[in-house]
Amino acid sequence: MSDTPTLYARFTEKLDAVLAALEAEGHMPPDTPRRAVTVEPPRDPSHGDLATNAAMVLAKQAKTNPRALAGLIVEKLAADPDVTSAEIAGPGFINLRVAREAWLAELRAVAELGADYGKSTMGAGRTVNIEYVSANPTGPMHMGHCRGAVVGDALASLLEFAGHKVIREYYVNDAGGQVDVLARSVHVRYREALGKDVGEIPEGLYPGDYLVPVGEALAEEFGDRYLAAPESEWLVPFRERAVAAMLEMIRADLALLGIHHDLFSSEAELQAAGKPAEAEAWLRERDLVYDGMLEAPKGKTPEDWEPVELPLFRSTKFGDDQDRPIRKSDGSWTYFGADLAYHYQKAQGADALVDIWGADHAGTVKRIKAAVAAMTGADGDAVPFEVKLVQMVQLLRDGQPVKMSKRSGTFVTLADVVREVGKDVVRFTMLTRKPEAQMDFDFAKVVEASKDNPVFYVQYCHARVCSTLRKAAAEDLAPSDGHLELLGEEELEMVKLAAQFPRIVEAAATAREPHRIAFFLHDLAAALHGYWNLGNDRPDKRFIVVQDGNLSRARLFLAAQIGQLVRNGLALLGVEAVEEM
RNA sequence: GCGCCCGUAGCUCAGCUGGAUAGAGCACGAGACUUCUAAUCUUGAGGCCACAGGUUCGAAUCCUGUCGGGCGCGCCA
Repeated sequence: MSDTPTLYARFTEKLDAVLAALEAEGHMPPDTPRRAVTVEPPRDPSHGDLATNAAMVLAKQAKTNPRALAGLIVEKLAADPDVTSAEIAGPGFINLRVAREAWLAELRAVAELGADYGKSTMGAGRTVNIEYVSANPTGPMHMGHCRGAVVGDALASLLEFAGHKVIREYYVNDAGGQVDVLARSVHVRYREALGKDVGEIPEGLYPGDYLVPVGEALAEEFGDRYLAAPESEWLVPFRERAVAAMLEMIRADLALLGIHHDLFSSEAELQAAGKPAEAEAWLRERDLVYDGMLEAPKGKTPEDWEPVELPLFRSTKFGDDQDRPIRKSDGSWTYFGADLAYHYQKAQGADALVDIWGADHAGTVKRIKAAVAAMTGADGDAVPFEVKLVQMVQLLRDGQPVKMSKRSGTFVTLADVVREVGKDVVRFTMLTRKPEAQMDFDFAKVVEASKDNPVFYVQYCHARVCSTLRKAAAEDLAPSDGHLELLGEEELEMVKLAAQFPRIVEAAATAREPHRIAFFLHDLAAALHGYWNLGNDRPDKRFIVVQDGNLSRARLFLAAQIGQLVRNGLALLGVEAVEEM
């Protein structure tokens, strides 16, 4: 992004230039691939500020040994004014120490770039479509949807920050049997609204109270017109209105979490437009769909199993375990048959696709990946497509599991949880674990205001910076980069950590792992709190040292930039950076 | 039976797509508080990275198998 490349990017360029020079001098063959070359902070800070594995990775291609190659690289790097020392260590690591001035310049870059510090051009403006949530429009959002929603949303922000154009998409499953069930459930509420005694909600229908107002609205709209009418007359209009009402509710629930999709794509519209049929024809032409028998499921063969001939997609050709039906025996589309066409549609509007799914759908990943490979791979390169699975969240209250049962309607809604613990807590907590690991969500722990709670810890860091700046302002001290040379080693350590933000962003975006931002923020907060605590015993290490204005202003400048960084990181996670707590 | 995910300190988890002596918090042990910035701080101990092989300069990380936990497996969505 920047006209001001950040420190890590700059050193990567320097190293690249050195390697190019070595190629030109004949030490390495031309166009030696350098993909595996990294520039990163060494694990042990005593080794230096930056380390590169270049010599070890490239030694084989240079037909020499790592240490010899390292010698050549070091010779050139040592000439750089930003490098104060370059040493070969161990099997061929190159450890660099970076000039103080270069770190201080990085601190100025944070100030200069502000909210843009950490942005990357990595995505090169490529469009990524990220589909997340896509909960069935049959009721309010519950906690089962929450993690995917937050992870997907944070990932979308992250990819945007990393230079992609992002489409946030929600696939509305408004065409299957479940929405018919919804329509029937709503019909019961409709009769109820007209004063009929409906008794218990029949087994198999949705019992939730949230359908009561929908029934009332229908009664208002249609009067008693459909009271005794056959289902065929009211099913379609009831379904339409019920789905619309559910979507409105879902949007409101998502808004509570600060989530707003760019696009809601309707499965029913997709089908009405004939997209699945087009896909089928296209696939049949290439013999990727054929009429065949489905094998009985392995393991537990059901008694009522009857082999039928169905149109099957050859997903086995692309790594699936079984060919998959795209239509049911009554001719209507299976979920997969429509989903296949849907993904093709998404692929036409994007350079890459990402789906965020709950782990309970893991079993269908192979078939949809097969479908995308088949449909986008035919004419050139397949569109890159990843399915990220988020694992289950177990809700706990004081260590005891919270029971949820769909049948009895006692599920914990997302709205309830957000109301109880707040948006920021929900979002941050969902991002403090890698998505593919199961997690617990304990109501007692997530609202705790102590340093054991990462949400609090990070937000408090920002609040602390703000309160320090407020206090300084009261004493007529404003942050200034006029005398940054007064900053000591402890302060410089914080700068070094802060300078990693841009590369953390890129790594997190590449890996599609927004939780890395959360962990980085926790580390950064720990550094600031640690420095703060230093001031307890050593008043000369406080941000505000009354006797020394220049030093205070330099430290305040540092504090302000740490605050800026926390804001940038929290913005990616969709968590508010509060100014006081 | 099959597929996917997970297995790292007593507990909850990181580990930067293969790097150097595997980290943090909690809990545990020992110290510190006449508020100056204690919504605590310093410090110590704690590990066969589930297990067994393999790949290579080098593995917690990649591959194979075993064990353990979770999720799923019909034309459902």
